Amino acid sequence: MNRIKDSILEKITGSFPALRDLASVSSFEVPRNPEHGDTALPCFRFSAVLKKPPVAVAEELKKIFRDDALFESVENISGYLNFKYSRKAFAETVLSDINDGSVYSRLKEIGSGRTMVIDYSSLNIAKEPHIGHLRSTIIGNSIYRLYDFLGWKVIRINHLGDWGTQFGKLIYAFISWGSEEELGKNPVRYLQELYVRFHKEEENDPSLSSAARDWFLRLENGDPEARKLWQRFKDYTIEGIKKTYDRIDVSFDFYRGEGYYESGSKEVIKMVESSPVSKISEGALVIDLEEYGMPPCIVRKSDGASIYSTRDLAAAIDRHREFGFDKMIYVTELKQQLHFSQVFKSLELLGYDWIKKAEHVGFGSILGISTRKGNVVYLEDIFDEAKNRVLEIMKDKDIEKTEKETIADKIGIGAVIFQDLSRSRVKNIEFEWERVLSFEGETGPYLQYSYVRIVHIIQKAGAELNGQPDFSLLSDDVTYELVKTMSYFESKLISAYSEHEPSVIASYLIDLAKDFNRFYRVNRIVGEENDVAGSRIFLLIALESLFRRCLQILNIPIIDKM
RNA sequence: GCACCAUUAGCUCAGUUGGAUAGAGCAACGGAUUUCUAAUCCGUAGGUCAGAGGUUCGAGCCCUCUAUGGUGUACCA
Repeated sequence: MNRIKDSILEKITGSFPALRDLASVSSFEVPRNPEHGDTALPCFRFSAVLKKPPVAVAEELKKIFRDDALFESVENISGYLNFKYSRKAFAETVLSDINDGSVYSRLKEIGSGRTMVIDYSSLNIAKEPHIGHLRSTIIGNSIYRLYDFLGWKVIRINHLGDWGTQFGKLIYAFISWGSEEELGKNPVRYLQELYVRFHKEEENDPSLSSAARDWFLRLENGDPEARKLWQRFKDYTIEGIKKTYDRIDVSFDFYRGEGYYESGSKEVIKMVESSPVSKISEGALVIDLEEYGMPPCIVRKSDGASIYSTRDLAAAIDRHREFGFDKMIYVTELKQQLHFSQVFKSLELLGYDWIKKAEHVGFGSILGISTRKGNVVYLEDIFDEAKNRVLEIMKDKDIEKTEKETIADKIGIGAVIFQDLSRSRVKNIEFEWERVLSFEGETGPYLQYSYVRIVHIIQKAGAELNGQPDFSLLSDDVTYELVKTMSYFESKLISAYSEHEPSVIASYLIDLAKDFNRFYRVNRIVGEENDVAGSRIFLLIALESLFRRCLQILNIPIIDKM
């Protein structure tokens, strides 16, 4: 709870103004050994300013808190100023802060209505989403929900890969080998097969590469046959991927493929041509970035066609013109880091100062799968398999059949999403079925299960509730640990937000769940005396509210039965 | 060649931005259920934080070098 730290700081800097610049909320740490207290202020760095050894500094500071009701004890242990909260006062402060909504209002003020544009998921047309696409979708959606929760106005854009040489490949492949009948059956999967076939044949016949480039050029020049096919491929794919998005409850404000920026790209090319920072190199129009240690940013290929950098330049300019954002985020694989550095630097050189508000949020790859080789694990297949495993576990549960199906689907999805979000963004992930399909220990279903328990207790005991909670009844060790963990909510969300790191929330949820399950084991509610039950319910209402919000931010489905 | 990222328990990972005795989950072994859901809880065991220097009161975290793995490096996205 930052509020408590703030009040400590206020008192300290009141007595020792010299420490004003040295001490902040982040100066505090949580002692590893609980006997050392609940929060601690290391005084080592203050000793130079106050010209005293750390132990003497801590001793001086300790005197300030002599009669403070907020603390049970304040002690100086070898240079650390250790605070032990009064459990009753602490529970009251933390739980009331949540239950009266104060903590949420404070968090809303962080964004205070500023505008953020986020580009994520960004699937390729004619490629069925596989496990590799889940990361951008889920990390991006989670960052969106976090910003939204913190009071930002967020605009979500799905920058579909619907333009480029790959489309030349597809058009060529469909005209050469395609069948209308096959296309009708399962369009997306069929297009993908054609794509894989193209790459295989290309290995033996390099002339296919130039044929594909040629088809793309025709597409870009408005060739009716190319356009017609392109539009059909695109419509089919969007229809298909929307089903997957619905299943995991992801949506966008705009689907804007690269094709959307076609005219913008032409304007960009014109503008770059007449800019002093561009030049013609090996037949291509480029912005030279050698000075910044990067290869040039290509704006127009030597065959006259645009390239992805062109489209990204156009998209950024267009988005700024339309939304006037305060922040723009791109969520893609880490691999594209260089590309975005080039695009950002180029825009800066072209005089677009606002590009400093843009940020590339990269994440590690999923290893062990490859589209070109065709050994792909499709997202829908993973969700289906997960659902089946869950149904097997649920076979003896007394739940009506269609409801059971729905719940199993949500549990499976929760498992898949959680295992993805629980690791730091930058780490590569080796795809392993056994990991994705595990439901015990630190997993999505564990969180869902814990949440179900919380909700059930509140429902069952709800009727017994009356009167004011007595916070002195919430001071046993297990309860106290839970309240302490709850008190970290605000700072955890802020650090997830400033690092664009959903995994911070994922591991926080695990902490909350563990502390709650321990609490659950020891402290009963249903059937207890009114004052005890009522006070514990007050705690659980706060917990449910934190828990639900964290699950929502991570896109883990919320269920009330399992 | 150059650049970026990673390296912590048998496996998969945390580590509150430089603080006190490095923590979880899985796997292994032992235990808990007439109870608000056992997809849970408790315990045992497991470590040269890749290696070597450096910075300072203090380093898993910062700096330098090395090793290993991954990725990128001009007309694919």
